[in-house]
Amino acid sequence: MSKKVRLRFAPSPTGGLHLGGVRTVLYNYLFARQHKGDFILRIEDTDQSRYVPGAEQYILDCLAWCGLEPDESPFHPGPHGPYRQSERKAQGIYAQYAARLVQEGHAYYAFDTPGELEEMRTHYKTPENPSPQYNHVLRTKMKNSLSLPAAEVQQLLDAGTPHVIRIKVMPGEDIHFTDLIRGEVHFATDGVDDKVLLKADGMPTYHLAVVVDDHLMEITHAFRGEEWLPSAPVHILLWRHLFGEDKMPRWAHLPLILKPDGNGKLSKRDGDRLGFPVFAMNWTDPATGETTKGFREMGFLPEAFLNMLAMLGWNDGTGKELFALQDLIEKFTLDRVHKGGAKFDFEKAKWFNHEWIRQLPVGAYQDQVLAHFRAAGIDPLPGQQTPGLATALDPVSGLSEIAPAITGAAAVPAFDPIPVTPEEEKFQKILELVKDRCHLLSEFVQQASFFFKAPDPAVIDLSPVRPKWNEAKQQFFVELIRQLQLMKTWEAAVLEKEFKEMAAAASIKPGDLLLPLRLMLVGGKFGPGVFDIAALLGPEETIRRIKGVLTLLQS
RNA sequence: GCCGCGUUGGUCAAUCGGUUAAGACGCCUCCCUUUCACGGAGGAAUGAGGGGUUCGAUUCCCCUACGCGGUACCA
Repeated sequence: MSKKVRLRFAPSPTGGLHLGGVRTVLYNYLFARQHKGDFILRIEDTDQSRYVPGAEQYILDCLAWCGLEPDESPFHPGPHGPYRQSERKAQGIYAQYAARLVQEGHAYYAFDTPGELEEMRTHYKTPENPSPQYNHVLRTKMKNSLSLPAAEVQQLLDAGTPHVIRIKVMPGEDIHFTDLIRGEVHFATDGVDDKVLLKADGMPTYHLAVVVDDHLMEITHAFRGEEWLPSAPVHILLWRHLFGEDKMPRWAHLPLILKPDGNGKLSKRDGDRLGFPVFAMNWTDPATGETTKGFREMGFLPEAFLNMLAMLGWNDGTGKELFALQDLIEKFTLDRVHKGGAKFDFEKAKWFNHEWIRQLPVGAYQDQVLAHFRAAGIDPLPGQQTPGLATALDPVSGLSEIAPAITGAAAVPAFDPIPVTPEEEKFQKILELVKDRCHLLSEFVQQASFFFKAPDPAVIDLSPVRPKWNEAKQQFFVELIRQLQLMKTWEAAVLEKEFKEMAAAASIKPGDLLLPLRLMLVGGKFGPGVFDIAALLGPEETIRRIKGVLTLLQS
């Protein structure tokens, strides 16, 4: 019987959550769920100088929005706590392992000050070797327990001299491991430097902490970004010395997400520069007060965001692109993860969102759309605090019920929102009517605001109809108003029939009248079918809008 | 510089030695729609270069080029 699968996402709380980070979470999560394992969130806050207040909660919020909730985290502790490395450090967890490594000759004390290290780097820097490493050759020239006499070392220690503990890497060895994505990867220890394990302030570095914590938390699989690959040999050595290489989790180094233009990994700056989000949700830097826009606030559905991220580096081999989280949990395999980095394409991201907007029932996202309307100063549901349909969709259970619509899976009971007020019902009908032309939730505002706020006749561009306007058309609309006032049933089909019959009677091509009507009701050349619009607008408002523009055209 | 990892159309990518080298996004044309979309039908566009191995390489190996990552008491 093999051990229970356990994975962890270990971010440092230093700022907004990058979409690459979310993808790492996603792959962690998918693998954990697929194997009925655990997904853990561990906060790597060992660098107090980079600690940003609020970042931790923000990460949690992002995961909650995405529906990738950890089984164990600082906020929902399990049996392997604490889940913050600063707290683990306070318990003395790391120091003991560092001390053991020193005792057993796998690590040593180093007393070099930051200044001395700087001096060493500039001193040994050459054109051929621009960044000298603190390694097996240079350590003999530095101030450490390997180069100094034992008595002096003891003296320094007794005096409380600030020092770090560094791993002692022995040259001449080949270190290798099997990466779940890349296969065999080799490193010569000659090129591996003596990384600091325990800092002068007693905090572990990532290298020590990741190994100790992965062991203590019984992590079986460790997925992380490709930027970690070069430090893998240090981690392997640590595992070997501390807990045994055979106990080491299986590693998978994920490809990077690259900027759309040029090369290099995608950064927040690229998003600012090119006009798209990079963080999952809005992030406000507490130091500068500057807010960086997130995918959520930009109008993305979490389902689409995740779907898009999943496909950035993975596919199931069939050409299928639309996946709900539940599908991904079932289909995801590491051997189908790409090795090369992928350039982020915002257009494709919007396409995913568009697909999800179209396939999901509007009840699934009407709250978010409502928020966009209100942010734009339009309130489709005045006085309504919380929409009755507020349905917190759980992407696993909730979404799986919707999934068939979009993924073509076998039919299961569909998500069935029940409107509680007539206003809400109307709101939903409107969203339903325009969803096909929205790539972002925020676009519902542009596409449907005219339903809630009549266009000002004075600012409508009438140039498309004005040149061809004549008395016959004028009369048609006067008559149309009269007929509309007599309508018994106010439905799109009925309205259209009436309209066309009147046009025929007046010997005017319906096409010549449709655009004017559209301009009257919508205020622009866009939107769903005019009669659908009129139907939802209702008789009074429809007539009012026609009249408003008609007087203008007459003049 | 050194170490590591990569490299199929503009982008995401399939192919696990033999294909007319899929599909998607985007772009272009046409149809549908007397709006804008959706939808439908087409189109342009790809194996970095050089050596091998093989009857046969996009696929396997080597070299080169290029890109990226790392080279911190940051993660």
